[in-house]
Amino acid sequence: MKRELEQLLAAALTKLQGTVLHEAVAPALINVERARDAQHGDFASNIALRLAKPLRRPPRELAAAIVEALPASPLLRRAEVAGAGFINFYLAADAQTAALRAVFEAGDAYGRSDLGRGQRVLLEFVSANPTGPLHVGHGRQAAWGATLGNLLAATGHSVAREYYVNDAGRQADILAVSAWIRYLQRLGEELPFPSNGYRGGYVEAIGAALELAQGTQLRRKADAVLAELPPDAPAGDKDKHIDALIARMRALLGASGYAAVLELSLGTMLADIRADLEEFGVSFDRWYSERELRESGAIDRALARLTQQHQLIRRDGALWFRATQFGDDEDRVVERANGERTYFASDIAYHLDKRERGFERLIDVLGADHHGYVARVRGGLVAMGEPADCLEVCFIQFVSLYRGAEKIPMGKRDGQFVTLRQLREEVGNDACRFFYLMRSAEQPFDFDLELAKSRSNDNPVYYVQYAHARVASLMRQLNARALTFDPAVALNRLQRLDSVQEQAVLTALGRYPEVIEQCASARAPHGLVHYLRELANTFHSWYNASVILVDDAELRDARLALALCVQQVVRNGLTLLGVSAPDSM
RNA sequence: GCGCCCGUAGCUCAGCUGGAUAGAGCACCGGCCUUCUAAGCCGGUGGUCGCAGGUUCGAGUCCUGCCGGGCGCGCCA
Repeated sequence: MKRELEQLLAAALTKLQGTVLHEAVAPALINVERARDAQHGDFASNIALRLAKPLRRPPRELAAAIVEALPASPLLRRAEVAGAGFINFYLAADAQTAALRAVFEAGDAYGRSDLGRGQRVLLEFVSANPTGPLHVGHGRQAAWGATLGNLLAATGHSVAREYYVNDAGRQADILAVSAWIRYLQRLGEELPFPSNGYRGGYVEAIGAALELAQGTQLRRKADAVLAELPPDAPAGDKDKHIDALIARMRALLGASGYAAVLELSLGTMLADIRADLEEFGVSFDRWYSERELRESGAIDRALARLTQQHQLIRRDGALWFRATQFGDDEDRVVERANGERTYFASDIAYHLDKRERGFERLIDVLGADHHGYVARVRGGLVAMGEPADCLEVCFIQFVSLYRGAEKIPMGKRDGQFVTLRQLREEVGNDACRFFYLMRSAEQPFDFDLELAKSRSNDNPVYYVQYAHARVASLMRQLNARALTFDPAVALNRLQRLDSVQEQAVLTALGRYPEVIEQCASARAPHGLVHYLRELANTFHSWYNASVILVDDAELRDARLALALCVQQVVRNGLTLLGVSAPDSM
């Protein structure tokens, strides 16, 4: 509807060209918006206000000329000048009910568009290190990324969802050594746990699995493990200590023994993460292994490309990317003095690889603590000849858990954090996903467990789902009363929908495609949650104000058609959010 | 110290990329179930949009400077 009105407006402006207007108006200026206040009609445009200055004409006078020039349209009841120079549009009754026809026609596809024109988007999200289970912060990123992916797909983008697995490098080694120490402790070796190791209970579980798989084959004497290691914190340096411990483990177990521990540790964690996300309704097209990236030579190729562009320099024995040339605060190391590549080196190689696979737009969904990272990755892409604006980063602020007013402490190092799985088990997937998406991503989120669990009217999840269930219940009542409903017949009786509540529902239904486009392009899934609450609100108000299953068959048909459309749109919206739409509650 | 994000009703937050009289939920007060699910509806109380300037027909929204809160500034990942 919005589009159609913008076209009418454009036609009027073209008609005025040569008389009132000297030249064509830029299409970007031609804008029609939903009126915020019903007194201002259904849609409004501020075009005359925007043109007044360059044309040096009073806005109201321009607005009047534009209204005069508007072509006749069956959509439009009238258009009028208002306020400082706004043009208000009042839709014809047929245009209002057009939304219902569209919903019946499109069904599950109502709200979809080709806005994205098939643009290839690579959406990377979660990408948590497989060194522990997902926590509640990852859960927010998972819910947010999954819904953004749904929104982009619904608006005609070709979306690939990817999880980047950091299965190479030091963090993986630390996981392996942590598991091995737990394994040795199980077997009765007396040795301290490194202060920089992973302490969570899941590491002990891996230790136990290691014993099950390998028996005592990987057992080594505590003395041999600890001999001449640099001291751990607090007396010594915890980083030096654990690096030496990893080296010792490699020496004692040999390459194959070490690999066995590493594989089992990473495999266990990755399987846990995948299952967790799968149960949460979040799936990926590809799990991209950092190790495979390294072995494929992609990093060599990326570094070669940077060398070619003269963007790498050797300094203090290390190899640096000249990130400051591209707006970063400091230059960044890509290869350490000991010859090892940094995480950053594989990350720019990964992003280059995304581009080489043909993705026009790269969207990274990251935790807010990664914001310092953008400049160097974008810099890397630009240095390799890629356009700066192909990379888009969405930051998701942190999650705090509350039980009522009480904040739940979350320390990561001591393993005392609440996992996504625990959260899901406590409040359920539906409440989880809905709550995660209620707030904008830029807002730190306080997740109240009590509220999410409550089966009371305080809980906003039920409010939306209830609208869906109520319509299902109406249809059950219809059957129980041996009445019938035929959409083809009903669609000819829509003129009976004339109450203010019914008009409000019609308006809300017509808005849905605009909301989807807006939420997708603004990367703002929370807008969909807010819309669904509004739609549910207009429905519940109407439901309370009028009886739907009336004796008058024409009126009943019209009202049922409206109710079914609400149900369809609620279902479509909840599906994008990954929340179920129950038929009874 | 530098960089990113945030500051809107008692609380938690929206505010359609600069539009008309700033909205919702919770909380509080008062109403609505002999008919389709009361997990619902209707009405009311509640605001110096952190502060001070600036940009313009128009600023919660844009620019500058302060104040307050969160996060980040490794040859870690």
